[in-house]
Amino acid sequence: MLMANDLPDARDGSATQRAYRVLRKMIVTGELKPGEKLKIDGLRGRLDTGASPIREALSLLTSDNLVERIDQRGFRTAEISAQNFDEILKLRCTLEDLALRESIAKADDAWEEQLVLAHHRMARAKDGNEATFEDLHKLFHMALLANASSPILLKFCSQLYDLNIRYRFLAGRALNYQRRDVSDEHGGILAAAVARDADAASSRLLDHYKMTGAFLAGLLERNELS
Amino acid sequence: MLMANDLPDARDGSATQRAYRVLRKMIVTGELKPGEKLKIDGLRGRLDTGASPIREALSLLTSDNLVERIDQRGFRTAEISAQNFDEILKLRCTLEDLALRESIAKADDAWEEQLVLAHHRMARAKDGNEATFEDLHKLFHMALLANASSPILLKFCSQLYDLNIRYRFLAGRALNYQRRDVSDEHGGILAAAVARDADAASSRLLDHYKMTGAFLAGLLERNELS
DNA sequence: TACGATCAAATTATCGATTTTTTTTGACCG
DNA sequence: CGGTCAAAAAAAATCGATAATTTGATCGTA
Repeated sequence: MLMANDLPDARDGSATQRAYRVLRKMIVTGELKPGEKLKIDGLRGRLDTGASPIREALSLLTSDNLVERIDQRGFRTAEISAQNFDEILKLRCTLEDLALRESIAKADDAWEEQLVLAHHRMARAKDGNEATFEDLHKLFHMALLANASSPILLKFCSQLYDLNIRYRFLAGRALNYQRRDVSDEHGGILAAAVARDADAASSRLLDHYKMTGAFLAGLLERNELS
Repeated sequence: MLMANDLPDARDGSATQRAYRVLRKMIVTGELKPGEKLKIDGLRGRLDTGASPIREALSLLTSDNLVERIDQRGFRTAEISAQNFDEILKLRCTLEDLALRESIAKADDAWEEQLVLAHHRMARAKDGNEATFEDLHKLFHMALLANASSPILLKFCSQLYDLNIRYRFLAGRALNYQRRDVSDEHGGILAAAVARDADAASSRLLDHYKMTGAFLAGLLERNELS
């Protein structure tokens, strides 16, 4: 069963959904800086909605650990720190290893096809639209894990992905993501997964994370983040 | 540093906080049944607040996986199933093992004292107030893990604890929790933790979970849940 | 100068009313 | 009968206004 690569449009869904998507992107991409106070009134202007949808969107973002809620004192974006990054990296390695192995253990044709497709879409988008590449990149990584019949685990992985990618955006130009041939790494992971080789897939995936992680951790230690 | 065992009072905090605590307890204890529709208006009467705090509380509960939000169609409590329970149990074993080992690895006097204290409070409450025992029980289990300097991991564990305990409440009288001497098991875990024996502590903790888990899983398979 | 109290401005939290969306009902037609 | 459609009812989402709370500035006092 082929599915549309449904990246939601900016006007889909309720006002809350829209606010949620926009705010999340703004936080993940660093448009809203770590620790920044999120004043409802200010955001109302930028997002062109009332206070209620914004409040609700911020509540939802709280659960993603992207926003912190301080009772009676409003909302602010989550702080960043070297420890926090380290924690995210470690947890990701543990949980994605778990999920990937289960996913491969239950491998079937449908999953494999979805995976190949996700990879193709990501590869194709690489040269083109910079913004959607990141979305497709996430879809590829989640497609790897998708066959693990463990919704809670997948949700955790998805959250950790977003928390991690935020650091990559914050590193911005400092992180020469293109220098390393990430494309090859993705290809290697895909190949191992399709070959049902859980050990190879897992070690390649984890190396993929640790490589970027080590670089980012270095930046963080030296406080070179914007 | 001794801390008060601060179980929040029913009138502490904002209306949202109150609604959040009350609703969570109602869901965890099964007063609100799995899959039940949560109509804002209906809850307004029961909780004696406006719609806004309730909406916001429900949004927060969504992130705890206790409430499901369906866009434009309101909220309902999370469904239960044998798979879901199985998933929770497995994830709990993995994550608490991780957290407990890190907690013990970094063991210090302050942590040890907090732990002993949490155990004592739980043990003392056992005969008395049934309602607060569960709260203290959770505090003890979280105290075991608390020394792992990994807030995200601890948050995951806390969430999974609540999801799990919900099943125990739903099993209600069917689960003869008192039959097994849980008190001994807690004592054993505490002793191993205080002795800094990570292997023993972890295996005792996981057995503690698996024991209850196996029984509950049996009930679920046979659909004997209320 | 440092400290604490007090008041005004800013901001958040909450409420009640309105708008939008979904669900239900019941009449009508094949 | 069974299914479709439209109107009515119910419920959710959103808005604008009000109440409660925090923050920041000012002033008097030791």
